Amino acid sequence: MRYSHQRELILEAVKSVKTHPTADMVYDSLHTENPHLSLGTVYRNLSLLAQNGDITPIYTGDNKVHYDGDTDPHCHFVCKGCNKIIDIFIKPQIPSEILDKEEFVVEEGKTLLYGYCRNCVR
Amino acid sequence: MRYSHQRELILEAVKSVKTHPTADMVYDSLHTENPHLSLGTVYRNLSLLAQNGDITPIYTGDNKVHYDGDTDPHCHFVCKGCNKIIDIFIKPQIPSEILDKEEFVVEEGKTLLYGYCRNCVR
DNA sequence: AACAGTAACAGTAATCATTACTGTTTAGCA
DNA sequence: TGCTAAACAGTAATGATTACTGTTACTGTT
Repeated sequence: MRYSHQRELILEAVKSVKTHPTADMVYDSLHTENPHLSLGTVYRNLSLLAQNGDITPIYTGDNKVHYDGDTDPHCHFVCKGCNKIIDIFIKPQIPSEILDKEEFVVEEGKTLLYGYCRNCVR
Repeated sequence: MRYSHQRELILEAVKSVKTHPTADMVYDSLHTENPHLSLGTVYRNLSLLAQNGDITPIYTGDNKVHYDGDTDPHCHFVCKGCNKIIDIFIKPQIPSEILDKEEFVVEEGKTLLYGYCRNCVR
């Protein structure tokens, strides 16, 4: 992959926050300082970076792809109240039963926990 | 929720298969026999049924919502080759560390395993 | 059994995230 | 310094999902 300043910016934007931003959150965060950055470029590069293993996509069901700059395997907690995604630094469990069988080659596991954060339970 | 024939059909369509269909797969499967069934009705009812706990949505990252008629908590294996979703009848692990803390109320856990099925590894 | 009220419907238009296209710029190598 | 393909900006198109509108049909009440 050839170097590009835009990709650098986008990678840094994802890595520097703990908010698991979507494409347009990244775009918004960069656009004021970089008025010529295009939304299409953000989408393309997030997708490339994810493919390359530099960031991790998260699919929570809100119909938007979120990205995590921390690629170390861990779980995520999704608050049904405020929709925040919070890192839970525990490795997703890949059941040994499935690893023992020869039916599948498992490359990664993603675990999402849904519920309410302290601010949203009442 | 008031009774409706269409909802009955849609629920049955999801429950009777192991394929984890999307809205338009459900629509296709019902449309020939029920020419007046509308795609909007399928979307609305899948969403209502999921809200009601009668079916479970699955977000794999393919930009379509899949539904599982089996609401007993279990993991899913997603083949990156053929995109099939396969049931793994093991309860998703909710790390006890997070349950012990008082920061979150966890209601459910979803675990997706990504890899290749026997037909797709070579 | 007809009536009223409202949930659900069919059909279609609108929305919104994402992807594709087009002409231009630029990294990186000869 | 010039060449070539990758990457870009800007914009149009796509595709899944949701919203809207006028109509139909459950269900409780006379």
